[in-house]
Amino acid sequence: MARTLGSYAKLTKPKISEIALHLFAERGYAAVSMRQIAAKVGLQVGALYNYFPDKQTILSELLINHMENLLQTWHRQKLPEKSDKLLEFFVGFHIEYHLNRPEEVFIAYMELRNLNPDNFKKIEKLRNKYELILIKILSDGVNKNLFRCEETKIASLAIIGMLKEVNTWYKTDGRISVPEIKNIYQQIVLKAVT
Amino acid sequence: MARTLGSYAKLTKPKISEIALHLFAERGYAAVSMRQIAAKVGLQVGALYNYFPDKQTILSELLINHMENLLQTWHRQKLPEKSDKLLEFFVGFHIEYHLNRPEEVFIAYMELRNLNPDNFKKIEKLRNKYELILIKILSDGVNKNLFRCEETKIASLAIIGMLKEVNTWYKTDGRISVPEIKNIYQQIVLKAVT
DNA sequence: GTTTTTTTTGAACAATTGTTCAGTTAATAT
DNA sequence: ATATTAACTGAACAATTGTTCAAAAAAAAC
Repeated sequence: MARTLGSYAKLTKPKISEIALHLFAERGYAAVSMRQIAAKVGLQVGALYNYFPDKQTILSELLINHMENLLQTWHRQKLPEKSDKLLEFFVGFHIEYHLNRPEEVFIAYMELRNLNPDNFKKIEKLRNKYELILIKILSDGVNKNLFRCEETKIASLAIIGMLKEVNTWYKTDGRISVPEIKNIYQQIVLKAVT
Repeated sequence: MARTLGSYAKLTKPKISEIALHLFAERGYAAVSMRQIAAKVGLQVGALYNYFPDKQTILSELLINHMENLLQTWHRQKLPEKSDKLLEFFVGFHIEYHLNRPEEVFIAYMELRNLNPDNFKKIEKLRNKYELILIKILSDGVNKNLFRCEETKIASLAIIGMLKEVNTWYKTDGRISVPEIKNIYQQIVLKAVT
């Protein structure tokens, strides 16, 4: 043996992923060529194929990692017990997590259709897991007579839609700070379900 | 003169627009070729250039027409006077209008970045006009002490975000009817701002 | 220093891209 | 019927696409 097995992917692969993320977010998956990615990494095109079997895999790994990371991070949180506090916490968590990763969030929504059926299903499963977190929070709250909403499933979709919107208008130089945004949305959401 | 001037665009041009709309919505602007559009219309590629100077204009016309149509339709509505009824009406109008045009809505959101700066600005202006409608409804309601929300601008973005989400999950064969959806969202929105 | 393995290059591939345009077809007006 | 013009074809264009691969370079192991 000459080189430590597996060492080759240590640095270059993450760099490719990172640059691909920026480019995909900026111009869209279909509009970015393998040569453009390679050029920004500082490689020739061919070298990319040592790390990814094809273009689509670059995208699918980005999306899958993003969703898995989101779920993992949530499950590492210390959660409040009372339903209203928990819902408030979820809203804050979602906004903060997503505002910190605008590019991942953007392509996770925009480039889904460029996944092959297998990868698409993987992402769908992960999404459902995340949605279920909110649905459970809502239905628990309804059972405890803390919340009042007829369709927890739809309410959860409405809430997630509302939260997602933040990423489309928030700019780091905006006049409103992240804590303020969290506050406003926590109020709106709580009022909406009580 | 032989042919009625201007008559050539009567049938073919709308057909091109319609088919381009379907394809853009299905696969994304960058992933659809002029040849694919031409084939579905039943033409050779070259013929498309009798109706559109370039590919991008097909897209920009779709987006601009969509927004102008939305605004026109709104202004033709008979509006209730009381703020809460008006907000309710807006929510219902938005949901119905957008659910009836899923493809326009989809590309209006997805393909903005493929517009050149000029066309982009046009769309932005039209969007702001639409947002202002909701902002005005909210701030009027606040002034009359019917609504209570601190940031009408953000609240309007939150509401529009919430409403937009409907298009991403609604399927015509779903178990919930459009009137029911309107009802649920009208309740949620009203509760959120009172 | 030599060998072995990892990593990259550089060129090639067939296919596809948006766009142009001279020439052909077809419809209308006279 | 004929002239006029609208509408379309078909081929060509240079550029770019994702992917492959033998050969070269670079790095690590001995």
